[in-house]
Amino acid sequence: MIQTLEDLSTKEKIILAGAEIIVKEGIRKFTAKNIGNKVGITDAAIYKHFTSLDEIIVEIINRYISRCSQSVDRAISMNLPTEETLKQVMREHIKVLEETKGAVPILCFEFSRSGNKKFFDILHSFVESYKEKLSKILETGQKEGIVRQDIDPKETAMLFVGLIQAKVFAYIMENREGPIIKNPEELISELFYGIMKR
Amino acid sequence: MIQTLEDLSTKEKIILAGAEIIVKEGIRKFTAKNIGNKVGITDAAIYKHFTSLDEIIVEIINRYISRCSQSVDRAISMNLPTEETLKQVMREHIKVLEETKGAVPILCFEFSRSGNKKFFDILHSFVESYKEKLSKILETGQKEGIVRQDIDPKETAMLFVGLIQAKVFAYIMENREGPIIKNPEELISELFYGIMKR
DNA sequence: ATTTTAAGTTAATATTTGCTAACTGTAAAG
DNA sequence: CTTTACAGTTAGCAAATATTAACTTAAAAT
Repeated sequence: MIQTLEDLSTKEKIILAGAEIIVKEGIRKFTAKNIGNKVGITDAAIYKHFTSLDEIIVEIINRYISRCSQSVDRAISMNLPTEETLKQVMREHIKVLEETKGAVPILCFEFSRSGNKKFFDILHSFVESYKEKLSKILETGQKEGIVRQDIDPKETAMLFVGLIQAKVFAYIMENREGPIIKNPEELISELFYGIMKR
Repeated sequence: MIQTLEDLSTKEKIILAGAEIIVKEGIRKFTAKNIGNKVGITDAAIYKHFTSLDEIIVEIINRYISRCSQSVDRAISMNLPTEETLKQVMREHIKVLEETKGAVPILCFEFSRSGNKKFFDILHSFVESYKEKLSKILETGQKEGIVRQDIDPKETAMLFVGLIQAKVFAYIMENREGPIIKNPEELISELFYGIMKR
């Protein structure tokens, strides 16, 4: 049973427990029994809240993805200079990542290959819209002459999500606790100015 | 049945079929039946070559990971100037990635969370040794004054693997065919010099 | 006060899974 | 020519899985 979530509705608990299982233990452990155990109910009780396990997954994906999308919109709506907007997108993104404990990239990775068209479509359209928004900002930066002309805005947009993903990967592989990204500003600086001395 | 692998031994076919399933369809589809179907034998016949399905996974991980480690050693043994060595590591890594069709990062990601200690240990020690080797090169670069002093070599070493991983993610999410990394030198340039104009 | 509904239970279903056992054919070894 | 080992088969098992059905109970609605 998740202690911190005592007063939430069962449906909410199922979603959170399911996400935690996927993130920490992998898809193979995402079973009705395991979810039920974590929530403190039987496997059968889950079907009082969802018609199938797939429905839980769709809910989890939508949940986390909408937070992720919102973070880009929030950064844009702040009306900062282009360079600051780009940095703010990264900051917002890092914030969502920490709040969701690295679920977004893991979910994307896990379900993009699951063969389930519904999962893939949700994830695909999220990534496309994200890429669209971010590459527009990058293009503006190129017009303003602050972003390198020789980079592909769409490829670079994917680098933003990718870098985040890379950090989750390191976090898991190093079996760490605590924040996924120890030093957000260092990561942002590496992305913006590279690892070589200027 | 994998057409291009007709003349390989059954054991070899099983390993390749297994890897392909994990990469393209995810762990959930990694079953004796599915592997057998792909190879053209029954599920039971697999056990004439491996004692368990886990044994296949260990074999797959070792296979791909050793190629990955070798790529770093190869770059180091070329005795290039530091900056070129770093770039060469990335180039070698990209080469392995394309050859193995993105299997390495997917395997790392998939099995680092599988809860199986054996899988985790193999992956963990690979990542540690990789990080060790690469961060030493980065430290040399810092001493020579060509790499930024304010970056953490170990964190940055993980960025090298992570970036590769990120590209696999983009590849999957965009449902692309052909090479995973369209423009290796652009990626290397972004990592080394950042996305901002100098 | 009674009925209805929500949310849980246990029990049971069909399917799938990993794996074993017993059998078969073939090809090399003796 | 016989034997043995290999690589496959089919059949089957026990456990796990997703899901459903039938039942219980407590609270909300009437």
